Amino acid sequence: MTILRAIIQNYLETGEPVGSRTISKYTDLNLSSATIRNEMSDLEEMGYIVQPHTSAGRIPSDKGYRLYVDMLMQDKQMEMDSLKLELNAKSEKLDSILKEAARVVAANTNYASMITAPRYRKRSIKFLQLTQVDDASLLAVVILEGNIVKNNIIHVDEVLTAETLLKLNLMLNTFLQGLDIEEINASVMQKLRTESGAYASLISDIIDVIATSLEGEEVEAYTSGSTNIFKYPELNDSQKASNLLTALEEKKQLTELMYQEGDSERGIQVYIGDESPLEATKDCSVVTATYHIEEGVYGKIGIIGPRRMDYQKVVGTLKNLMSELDQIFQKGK
Amino acid sequence: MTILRAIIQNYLETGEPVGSRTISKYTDLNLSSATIRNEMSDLEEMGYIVQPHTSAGRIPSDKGYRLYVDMLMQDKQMEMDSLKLELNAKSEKLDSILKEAARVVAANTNYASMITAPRYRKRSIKFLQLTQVDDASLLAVVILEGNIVKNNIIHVDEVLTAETLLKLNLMLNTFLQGLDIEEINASVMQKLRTESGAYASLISDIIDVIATSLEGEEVEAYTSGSTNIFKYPELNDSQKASNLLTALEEKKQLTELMYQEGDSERGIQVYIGDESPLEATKDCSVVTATYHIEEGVYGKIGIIGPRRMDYQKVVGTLKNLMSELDQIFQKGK
DNA sequence: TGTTAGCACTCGGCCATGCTGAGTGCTAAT
DNA sequence: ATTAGCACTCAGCATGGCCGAGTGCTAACA
Repeated sequence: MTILRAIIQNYLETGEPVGSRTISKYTDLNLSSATIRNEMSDLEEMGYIVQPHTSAGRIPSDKGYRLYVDMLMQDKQMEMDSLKLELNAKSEKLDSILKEAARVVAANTNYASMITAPRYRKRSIKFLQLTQVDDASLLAVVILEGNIVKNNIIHVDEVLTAETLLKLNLMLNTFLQGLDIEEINASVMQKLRTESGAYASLISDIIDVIATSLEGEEVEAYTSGSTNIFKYPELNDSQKASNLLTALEEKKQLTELMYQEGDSERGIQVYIGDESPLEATKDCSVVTATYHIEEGVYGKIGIIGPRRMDYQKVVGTLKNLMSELDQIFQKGK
Repeated sequence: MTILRAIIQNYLETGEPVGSRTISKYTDLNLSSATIRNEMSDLEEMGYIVQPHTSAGRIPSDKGYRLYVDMLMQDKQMEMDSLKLELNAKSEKLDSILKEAARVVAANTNYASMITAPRYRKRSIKFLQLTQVDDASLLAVVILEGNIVKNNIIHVDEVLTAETLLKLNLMLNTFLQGLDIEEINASVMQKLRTESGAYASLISDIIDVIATSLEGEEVEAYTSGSTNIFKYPELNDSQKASNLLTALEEKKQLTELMYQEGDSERGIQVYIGDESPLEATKDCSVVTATYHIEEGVYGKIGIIGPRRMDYQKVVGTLKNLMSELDQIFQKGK
């Protein structure tokens, strides 16, 4: 078993098929290449390693990698080299934190990274305000739990008096505060409308705009370091690179992968090669992790790299980042 | 001269060096390949075309392209196939308009595109508002000319009364409305501070946050279709592709290119190969255009593709988009 | 029974070689 | 001024031979 480990580790470093002689010299256990060959033969039969062609060294199969990362995962402790997010402490704009996180991870690992913003739908409205900007436009600001700010300009036909505005604001807040977007259903709307009297249609407009602005963009996601994939010859084939980069640009598929069933847990998920349901990442490994902003509100971060990824480092980095992020968001509350 | 045109046009289509026989058959003017050869020889001497190696066809040199696009540009009229931005008319968030514009252009031309948001520094403040969100945080909303909304959470130690808030808001608006970020100098600050009395330090904080939030991110930029470059074999070399994509990801350099001296005009700028000061685009052509939001406030959009770009189409598309954008922003006023 | 040495075998990668076809330049004829 | 013809060049491709890394197997050994 230590031989499998040795093979994998060597392959991770070099990226080239590893032969029996290399192992026999490289490791401490004094075994001749012939012995190694026998062992390798066994390992191949068990499906942990593969020969790209007769008379080349062996490379780990997906199954081999899987065994390896499983072993890694239950290792007592990973060294965590600290990484500090360099953020201007004062302003806490969610998107810049996320962008920075993606950037740091990509720079640290030399792989591509992608981070998704938490879903909005589950967040309750904390505060809501309309302001008259000029004759034709209202500004609607919505603050969600977690201090996420969304804003929108709404065009109106008539100028509202300060008094009306005050009344509308009060009403909107009374009715909507504490609700999340899914809870604003027909009955709430109905109440609001009857309550608002003459301004019913305006209210409808407003709710509409708010709803689309919250719901609209699906999950936002940021990528970084996507050009890192050129550093790995096995992905440097233009066909593969193109597919991968397209996936990273589109983001949609990857987002879906991350929000797969059953992993809303804190756990770190590893998809090796074909284990991923995504066509584009068949030649890659994807490692995803979850960060939490509060109960039920979480986002994902993923690292995409070659199969022969430095899993140890990646998992370490992610764990690290998770605690870093959790801390930031804790403070923000 | 019509021969040069023929050569270039053929090369634009095929991407392969074009030989004398091809031209002789392809065009209407009935000339044998030998004649073409003589002409080509002349053209080469004049520096408009180049042989990649002895006994291959000719390809246009940068100088040749330059001549070609110059001819194009003074052509009476380009056919503009209309392209409609699909935008939800109600919400007019600048960034989604820009993203959509980049997307449409990339999809229409099959090249990579990048669009920059207009610079903020020149925009004057239209409206400004502080709101208490919870015990520890204030929300600062700034609306700039052109209905660009920026917001920031500011942490405070004490809870402000509604009255104080009202006073602060009034004061901030009186002093800052109509100014752009560069006009908020020491003397204005000084006045504000003395005026505000006990809240001087809070005011400083607020101005600080506003300033950094406006100034902070430099110029925002969005890219789209960067993976289109894989469609052109001459850029499909991993070295070049990597450089280009990195440039597109970083955006910074490209932004600088776009904001080069002397082209704040409406004009469309074309950089062919080495004409560009950017190392990364030495193998490409870059076409940039300017859109206007109002006097002195403008952004740029650029298309990056291979030297053998369909200049006609690109320029047409850009012109089209420009008028489209101008219209949208006109309406928004 | 596990380990080792030795040997024949396999096969990708590399290099030299040769061929082909597209394309040129030049010259002589129209 | 245009054209036909011809010799020449050269990238691209296929072929074939060689090398070396690596394997599998067998026989010897502890």
